[in-house]
Amino acid sequence: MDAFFVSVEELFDPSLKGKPVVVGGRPNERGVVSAASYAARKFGVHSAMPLRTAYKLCPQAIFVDGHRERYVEYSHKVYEVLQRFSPKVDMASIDEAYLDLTGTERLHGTPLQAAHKLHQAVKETTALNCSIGISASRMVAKVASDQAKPNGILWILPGQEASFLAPLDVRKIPGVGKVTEGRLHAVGIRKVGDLAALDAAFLEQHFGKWGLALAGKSHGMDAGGWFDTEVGEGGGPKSISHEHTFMVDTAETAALDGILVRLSEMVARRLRDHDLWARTLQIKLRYSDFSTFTRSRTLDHASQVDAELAAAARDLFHKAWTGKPIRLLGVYAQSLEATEGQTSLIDEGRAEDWRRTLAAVDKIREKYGQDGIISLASGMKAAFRQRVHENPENLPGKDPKKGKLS
DNA sequence: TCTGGGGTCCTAGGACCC
DNA sequence: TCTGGGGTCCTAGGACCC
Repeated sequence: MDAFFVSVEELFDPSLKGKPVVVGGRPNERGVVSAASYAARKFGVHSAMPLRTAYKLCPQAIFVDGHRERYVEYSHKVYEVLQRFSPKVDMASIDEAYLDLTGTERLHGTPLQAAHKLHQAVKETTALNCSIGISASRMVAKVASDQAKPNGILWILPGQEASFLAPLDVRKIPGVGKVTEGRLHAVGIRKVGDLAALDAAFLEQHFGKWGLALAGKSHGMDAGGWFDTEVGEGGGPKSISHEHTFMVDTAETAALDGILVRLSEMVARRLRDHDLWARTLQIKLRYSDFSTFTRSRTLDHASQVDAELAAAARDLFHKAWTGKPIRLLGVYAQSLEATEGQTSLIDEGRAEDWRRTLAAVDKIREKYGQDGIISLASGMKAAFRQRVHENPENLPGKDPKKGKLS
């Protein structure tokens, strides 16, 4: 999708059209640009740039907050259109997808004809522009769609991959970022063609396994990594995480603990939504000087329970924290499993209690939003009251109106 | 310039096992 | 006395993507 977040915002506020627009937050906030309109890009503003920098470059830009729900909604709309063109669809991100058109010629014609139809269908159902790259390899299709922006279609014929890539900067290869680009420049490699001219063995010597993959990529092959998978092969999530950057760095234990609990609750909630259990819990902390540390622990059983994740998160944090002000905290669930795994018989009853209580908590959160429940403690009480309200039998031997909660 | 939040994949050392 | 080889799991860090 072209300038996806900005384009969606323009649908909700047409007065933004044609103007320099920055999505991501207020210009004085801690944060970065999520997306910039083409008018804003003319001033040098681009995504991932600090908002304060964007403001200095383009003070007349209109700064708007991001609305994730809107982007997800439109992403789904696009996905539905794509499914009409092929059963093999990969949403690679919220605004990027791969289609395998193999065997759809009788239905949609040549790849170019299919792309035109697809482009039109996306425009008709979403009123949004997209760009399309067509190729025999996923990686080249991606680069081609990049080169086709804005609002274009580019077909790289089989056999033309290397000559298409050759004049491009190495940075255009997906997976080559700032660091790799610097290392390549250091040995005189600037264009993809420079890479392609080198011996694969030389690249392997300098850059290891990654160098070998680079050699393949420079010739247009899906060499190694994610691009080497079939379209539509991806499974569920491999990790679920939430992190928070404080408006002002803080060393207040209560504030830090509060955020850790909140982040753990959000992670646990999403684990339950996906029916997943986490075997490993990780935290991240970042200090004022941006130094960043992670600490992780494998749990004795996989969990999706708020309190278990929060307890591990707080323990890891307090063992690692130097006491200096904190800029960012994060909680990450990893090694996700589809079942709870081993729990002791003694814990079984307790686990069942947790399951039922958390299901009730989730219901309340669905109704009143995440803020309907401020903390785990109040959440427990609310869930308990809900259960008593639904069926007074749940409060053994007590008058539901007077019953004390423990 | 002063650096978000959600992800994936890779590397590398050490523990541990056979 | 001076010590293998293969494998997996755990932990920490980092590059990269949108």
